[in-house]
Amino acid sequence: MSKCESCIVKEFNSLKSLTRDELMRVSACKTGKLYKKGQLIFEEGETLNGVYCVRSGVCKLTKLSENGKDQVVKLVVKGDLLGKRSLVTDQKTNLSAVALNDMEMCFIPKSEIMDDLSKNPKFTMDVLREMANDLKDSDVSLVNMAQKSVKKRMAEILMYSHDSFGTDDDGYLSIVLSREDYASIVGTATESAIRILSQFKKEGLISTTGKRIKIEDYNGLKWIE
Amino acid sequence: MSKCESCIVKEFNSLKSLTRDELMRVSACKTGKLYKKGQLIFEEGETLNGVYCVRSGVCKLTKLSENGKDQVVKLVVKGDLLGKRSLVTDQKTNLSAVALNDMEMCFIPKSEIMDDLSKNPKFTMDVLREMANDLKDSDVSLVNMAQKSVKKRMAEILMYSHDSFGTDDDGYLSIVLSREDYASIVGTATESAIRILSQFKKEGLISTTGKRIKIEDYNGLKWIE
DNA sequence: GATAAAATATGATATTTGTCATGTAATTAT
DNA sequence: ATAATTACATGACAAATATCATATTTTATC
Repeated sequence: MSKCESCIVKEFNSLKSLTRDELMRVSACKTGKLYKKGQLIFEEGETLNGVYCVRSGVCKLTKLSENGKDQVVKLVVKGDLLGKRSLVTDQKTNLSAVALNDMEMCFIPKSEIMDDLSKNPKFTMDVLREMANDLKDSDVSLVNMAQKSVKKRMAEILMYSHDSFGTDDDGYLSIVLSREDYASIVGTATESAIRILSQFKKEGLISTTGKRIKIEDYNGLKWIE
Repeated sequence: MSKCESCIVKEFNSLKSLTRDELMRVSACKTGKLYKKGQLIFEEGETLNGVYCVRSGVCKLTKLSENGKDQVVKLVVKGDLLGKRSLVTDQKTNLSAVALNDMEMCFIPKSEIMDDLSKNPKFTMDVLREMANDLKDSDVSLVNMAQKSVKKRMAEILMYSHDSFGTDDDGYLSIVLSREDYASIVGTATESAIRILSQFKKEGLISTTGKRIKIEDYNGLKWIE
């Protein structure tokens, strides 16, 4: 398994602020984990005792609503640290994590990294900064959810997927989500999500093959209200 | 002005983790600020160079949506630290803060507190913990916004106001908000907010005198779907 | 490859929410 | 005190979204 010291992925998160020595220690105690598409990584209410560093793949963080539906709160991607909250509190996790495609992650036990958190101010500040950014993103999501139409949110998640994860050789979005996932991200009924995607198709904004989606008119999506 | 060392308010936030010496230094450089109901504390896009410690009163944090409406993202109350993000990043603030009633706050310049953040791990961890909790709250808000009806969200904000800020001698909610504020918290049109409150009134769940609201049937509100 | 199961699609309809118009009550300014 | 402004209220209607029913297609399983 790759060593943290020489791992490129850490450059995307606060682990980059650890010293070489700290990284070597982390590297020695981390465990590599593979998750397959659809696999549960952890579930709301579990106790997490460490963080995951995402080497590849994408997962969704969901929260169960009182009405029984899962709501996607955030997508976690390559380079992200998953489970930061567990470092800071002993509370059970408030979210579930499910892999959206095959994932490689490194799991770093909390015990091993807590010392660094209190002794390496650069690292701490970096974690703080990450959380502050998460908080900012969260604010944006809330406003989107409260003020934008389902159609617009759907257009935006398509563009987001395109921008963040790109397309395969045929131009289809690399991340393949079920209609149910789209509904859960956008915060609507599955049928509504399906209907809107169908409509986008009719309007020539996207095309689909099975569940794979290709954006045909990115600019058109921008104009959706 | 009250000294931080002996100020009870700090017990509600991470300032409690500062040492006596640190607190005295903070106390020496802080400035007391008064804001009147409706007054702007800071605006989206401004640069904040410090944090506010709320001694009394409540303010709303809002974000301007693309459609031109303000969305309330969070209510900040006595004991909260306002502007934590400014400690961590140099970015401009992504939210506006407006007093909902008369407020007393202490402003602590960033420069004065940054040292503590890097040298007092207990303080840092506390700030981290606060942010983690903010993030958790934020997730809950997002799910509520995405999955609950406007009516339910309205019922919940009324109960929240009751539970967090209590009532005056006549049983009316202590925090008096305009219908527009309610709309902006709940994420709906002002007319819809008015309509729902009217309906609650007809159903005997609340009563109103001017803009003051009294909860008549707390349990009934709980059952709103 | 046939069959079962799950996901996608779509119609019909109900419900929720938004928008525009207009009126009334409450505040504020003069 | 009166006029002017702002907040609140409500009707009428339109638009967005949810729900239920039922095909159809895709995927998984043996």
